[in-house]
Amino acid sequence: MQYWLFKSEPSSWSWQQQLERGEQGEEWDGVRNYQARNHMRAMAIGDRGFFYHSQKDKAIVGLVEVIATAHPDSTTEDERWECVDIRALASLPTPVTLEVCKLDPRLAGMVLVSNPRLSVQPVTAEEYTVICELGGLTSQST
DNA sequence: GCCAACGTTGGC
DNA sequence: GCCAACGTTGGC
Repeated sequence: MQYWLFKSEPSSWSWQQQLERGEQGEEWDGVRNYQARNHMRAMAIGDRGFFYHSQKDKAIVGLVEVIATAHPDSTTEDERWECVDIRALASLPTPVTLEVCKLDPRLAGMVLVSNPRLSVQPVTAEEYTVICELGGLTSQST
């Protein structure tokens, strides 16, 4: 099992919208960056990820699960771009802000901190555990 | 709203 | 294949 982070502007696709999609989830389409696409190609069904709101919130707000491996992005004819499907698993009772990630020495090495522009990022198992703890997720919900 | 950082494009 | 120019992103 690998862990990831999906970054989105709430104005284009918000956690609320993701929650409303429920079990059927949603394509993580629109990615036009090779690094981000390569991360999606590396994903397996059942991988967990965080949902991050950029701009106003600047916080990790939800937990998601990969439910479909990389397939062509339906929003473009360009064969280079692929995406996975994800579904919402749980909201974080306490959103973990970018500021908190920067300040916590266990999270200071996150890609979110070193390269905030990358839209799909890998998260280490340790970072995953720390964020779940800070976010107030119980072990049964993760 | 600004600007730094980064990725992509295109001319050479 | 290099690199300057440009566009976009996202934190501040």
